[in-house]
Amino acid sequence: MIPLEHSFFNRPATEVARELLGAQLTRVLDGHHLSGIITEAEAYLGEEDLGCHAHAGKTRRNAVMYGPPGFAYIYFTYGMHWMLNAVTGAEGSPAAVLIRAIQPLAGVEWLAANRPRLAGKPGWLDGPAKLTQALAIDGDLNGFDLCDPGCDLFLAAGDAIAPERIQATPRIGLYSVPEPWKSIPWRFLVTADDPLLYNENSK
DNA sequence: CGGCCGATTATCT
DNA sequence: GATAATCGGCCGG
Repeated sequence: MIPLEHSFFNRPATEVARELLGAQLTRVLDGHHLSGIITEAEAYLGEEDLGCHAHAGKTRRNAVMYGPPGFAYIYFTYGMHWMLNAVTGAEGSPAAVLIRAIQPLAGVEWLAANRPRLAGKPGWLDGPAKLTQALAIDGDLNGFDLCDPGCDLFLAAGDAIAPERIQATPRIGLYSVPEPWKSIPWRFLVTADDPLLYNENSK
């Protein structure tokens, strides 16, 4: 297990999003390790990006994005869902990568216990709110250091995904975001025919 | 299958 | 007072 370094995140969000595919996300819960391999991620690139939460400047919610890279930006939306992001780029420049899907790697029985209805079905961890539910991630973890394996939430290196196994599409759910931001292909996911890191959303 | 729609509340204006 | 980086159930074909 090799934790990712803060320098890994101190790059453009698009680059980090691509390279986070294949990386290992681990949540320590009640002494158990719940882990998954990231198969989908989206990049949000600062105040210029009208799809990014930082587009209107710094607020209490997005403050972590303005901090140093490698930390967790976790926010609440649609009245019921928590979203997990990794802050990217230098301190003071707000950008992040939204983790959108994982394949189960360890502690599957605990992941399943958090998703009693969907556990085991195809795509049961393929969705940004699905994985936060399975990993029991909420606002209490906002601002945590994702590079510290002593944290209850951290990221570690995995097998690199070859470029030809990665597809890019527009980001999801940006209904009221103007063009071109709505259509820029800053969503990255492992292709559907990948035997190991299959992502239900890539069909 | 695919498309539509209601749920539910922290945060922002 | 309005909005939301979603999900899952329900409906029709």
